Amino acid sequence: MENTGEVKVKSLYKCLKILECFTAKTPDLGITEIAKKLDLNKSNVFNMISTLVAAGYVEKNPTTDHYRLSLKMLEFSYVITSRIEYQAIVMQIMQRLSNELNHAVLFGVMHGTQVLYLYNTYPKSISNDYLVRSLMGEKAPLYCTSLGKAILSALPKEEVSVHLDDHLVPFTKTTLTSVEELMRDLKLSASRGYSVDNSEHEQGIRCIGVPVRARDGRLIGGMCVSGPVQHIPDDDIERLARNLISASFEIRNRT
Amino acid sequence: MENTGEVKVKSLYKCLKILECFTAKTPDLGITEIAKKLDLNKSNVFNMISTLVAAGYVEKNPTTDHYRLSLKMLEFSYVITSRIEYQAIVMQIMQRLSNELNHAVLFGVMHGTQVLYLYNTYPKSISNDYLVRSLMGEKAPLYCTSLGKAILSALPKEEVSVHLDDHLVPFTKTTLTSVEELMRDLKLSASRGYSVDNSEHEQGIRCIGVPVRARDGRLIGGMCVSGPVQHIPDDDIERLARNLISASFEIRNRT
DNA sequence: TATGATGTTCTACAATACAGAACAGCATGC
DNA sequence: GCATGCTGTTCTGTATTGTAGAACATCATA
Repeated sequence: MENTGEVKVKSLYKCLKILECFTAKTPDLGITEIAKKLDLNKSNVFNMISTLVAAGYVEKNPTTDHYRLSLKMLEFSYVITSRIEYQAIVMQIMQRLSNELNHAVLFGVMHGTQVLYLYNTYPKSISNDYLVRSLMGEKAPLYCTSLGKAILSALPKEEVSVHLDDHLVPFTKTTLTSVEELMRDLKLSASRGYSVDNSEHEQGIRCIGVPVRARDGRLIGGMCVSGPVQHIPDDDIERLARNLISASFEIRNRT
Repeated sequence: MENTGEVKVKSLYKCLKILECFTAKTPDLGITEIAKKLDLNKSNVFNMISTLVAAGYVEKNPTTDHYRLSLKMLEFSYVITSRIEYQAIVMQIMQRLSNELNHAVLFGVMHGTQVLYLYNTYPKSISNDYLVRSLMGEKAPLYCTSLGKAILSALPKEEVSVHLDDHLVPFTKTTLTSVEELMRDLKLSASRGYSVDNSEHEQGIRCIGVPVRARDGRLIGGMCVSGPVQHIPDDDIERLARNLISASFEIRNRT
């Protein structure tokens, strides 16, 4: 007798859909805007938003006069991250790796067909090539990121397709858009122990990723170094990958 | 005609209260447990939780068979943090400060009577004195943290009381529990430009904090170094404070 | 086998969410 | 200056739907 997760309170479900309208690209929304997007009644949306404002999770942006998620929402983040296993070990090793390799390092987990980024670290001397920011909660497709491909390459072949979007949208010229290409790439990644994203998601950004496991062998996520192509030349990939692999191994040993 | 933020959808408000039951200290909850805590009907809570599960924001912890917030909730974090001003500048300077001073550095903002921590950085060589973790979304009272007191010390005197809890609960022996003591401390902090938390919140942890402003003079938060008392001896406070103050000044200049 | 926890299902009734209309405020246009 | 079209906001009657309570399932422990 397991909770199947049915939608039993429709108004609540609606409200969650309203909250999902707020994205990094569209963080400021008006009532009518939301109502149109979700095909809901204006007053319906207004009542929901008013309640969210009353509870402190949504606020009015005084400059645009639109609504946005407020900082209170971040309180949930800490509840979640504070219970994630191995956080201290992973972050410590990531920070060391950042400093040793002089690159940004990212850690993320599989989340449906996407990577959900959790932590990122920067090298001790941060150049202006990096936009320094927390990526916690950011998402990206599995199929076109080194982190995603590293995780996929560690899955049993029959499980991979479950985590692929129906259509492999090309973000750049080099995005792998056919399942055959991708599977070949995953096979290669699995055999050599690391994956490479050659500007497949963002033009000019190259990443090298590895799967991360716990001591018991369980896959707990993926880790990658990321940077502008000119800072990660072809002949450096092997070295970076070796460092990542040994860091991943160290995480495994210390969990 | 301003949205006053009335509770217009009671079921939604109830649900938010349910979500707030999940805390860092009690991240795993059962249906009955929540129902008791909020004095709600079991089936009522069940319906809410089921809906949250359906939407992906709550999941069952397979080991405890209780419910918990799921990683999907973190997606909101990125929506919020990606719109926070000056993130890149603040984090870059914090990371440098961490390395130079060899201490953890924290940044947070005022949030009612509490500090809401946003970013934290660690020194390049992380000793085992630190539990490395992201503090984003963590809260602490303003009155007994260096970060909080730094922010309070930068407020007009008449605004301070608005941001104080009714009762200044003592967390340790050194917690300032009278408003008079606190106001004296804030006056001192304002005059010298930095605040000190002498194990007032957590036993054995000492912090030194400064307010952080934008170019236009607007207070955007506070920043502190934090560490075990034995690593921050009395005769080092001045030096750390000077570095914090100049870092805060640099942030101001670069916004 | 009994007892007392838990989570889950079901149903009937009344509370309440919501659609639609109306209004307010503020632009823009002519 | 009046009209037009866009917002956000208020209000109300109705029927949708949230919810209480009872019943049941499951798993403990006594």
